[in-house]
Amino acid sequence: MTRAGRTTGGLTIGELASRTGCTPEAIRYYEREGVVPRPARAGSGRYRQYGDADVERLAFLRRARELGFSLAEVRALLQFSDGDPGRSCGEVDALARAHLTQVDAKLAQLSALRDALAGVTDQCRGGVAVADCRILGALSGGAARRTDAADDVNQSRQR
Amino acid sequence: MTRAGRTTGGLTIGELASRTGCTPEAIRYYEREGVVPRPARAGSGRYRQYGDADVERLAFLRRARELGFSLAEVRALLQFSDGDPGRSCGEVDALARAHLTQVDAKLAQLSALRDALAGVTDQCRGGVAVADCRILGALSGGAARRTDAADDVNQSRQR
DNA sequence: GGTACACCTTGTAGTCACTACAAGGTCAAG
DNA sequence: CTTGACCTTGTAGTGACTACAAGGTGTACC
Repeated sequence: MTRAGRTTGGLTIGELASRTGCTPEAIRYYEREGVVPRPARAGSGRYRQYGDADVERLAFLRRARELGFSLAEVRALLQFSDGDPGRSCGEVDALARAHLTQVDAKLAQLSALRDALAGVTDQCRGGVAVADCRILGALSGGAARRTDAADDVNQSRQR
Repeated sequence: MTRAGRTTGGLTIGELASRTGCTPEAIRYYEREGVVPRPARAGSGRYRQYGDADVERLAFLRRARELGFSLAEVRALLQFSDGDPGRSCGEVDALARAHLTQVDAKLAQLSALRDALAGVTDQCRGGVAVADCRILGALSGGAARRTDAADDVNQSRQR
């Protein structure tokens, strides 16, 4: 058998990772955070052992994260689907709709930002001395309004 | 005299904060990071004492941050305008253009995200049982493609 | 002059969703 | 039995702050 058979039929964390597009570190992090359950450990050794349910749960988690849900929101979503399957999905709907509203707001801010930046770079033709640079000028002297709306759009440049 | 006169003509950190839309903690953080200079301390006491140049610098910083520049980029921008005012603004222009490219990419990703989310919430009419919820279903079974492009858009929900 | 109180000081820890690394253990193959 | 890929736990770092603790300072009012 190749790789996948190593631990009596289960997947190792690395195999799960490559099937779901996560890193093993991220999966262990999700486990610490209680978003995915602690798996059984393989027979003789101490390796984590995963099955198809874990692949599905992690794929769900990744997809929800790609849609911009926070880990806390994903946890909530997963609790809904873990719980009584007869319950109404109204809360799920509310969560998704609230999230859509946020995304729409952020989209508007980001597009305003784009226009401001484009306007600013258009003014600079590159050979000018710094003292006369329009970018620096636009940033220095622009309308100083500080809206709450402008608050949330910046944070998008990690990693 | 009211508040602003407390320290022989200068502003306290709190006054600077309210004039620029920052918190005093954030200003002290910028100082630690070397993005704004260490100010003089007021006469008898140890309070930080700010002037108009500080208000301007901080306003510049806030505006650049609102346009999505990282603190490191703002530092670079400020170094350009601190330095020889006869230098060409080509580097400033390059920085702003690179940033505009990033913003455009992010805008495209976010708008794709919006459409996906809207499609997903449209399918849920709210009264359905969780077992049949389309949102959960869409998240569980959707196309499992994992693009690098989808990677960067999530990070936008701190604070 | 005393005291109340708002604001300041430094320092440390927490946030979010990870990533990176160190030091060592385990597994299968050759 | 060795090689080497992968696993284990634990800790620290990222960015741009925020939150809090414990104490100091400045001013206004009585």
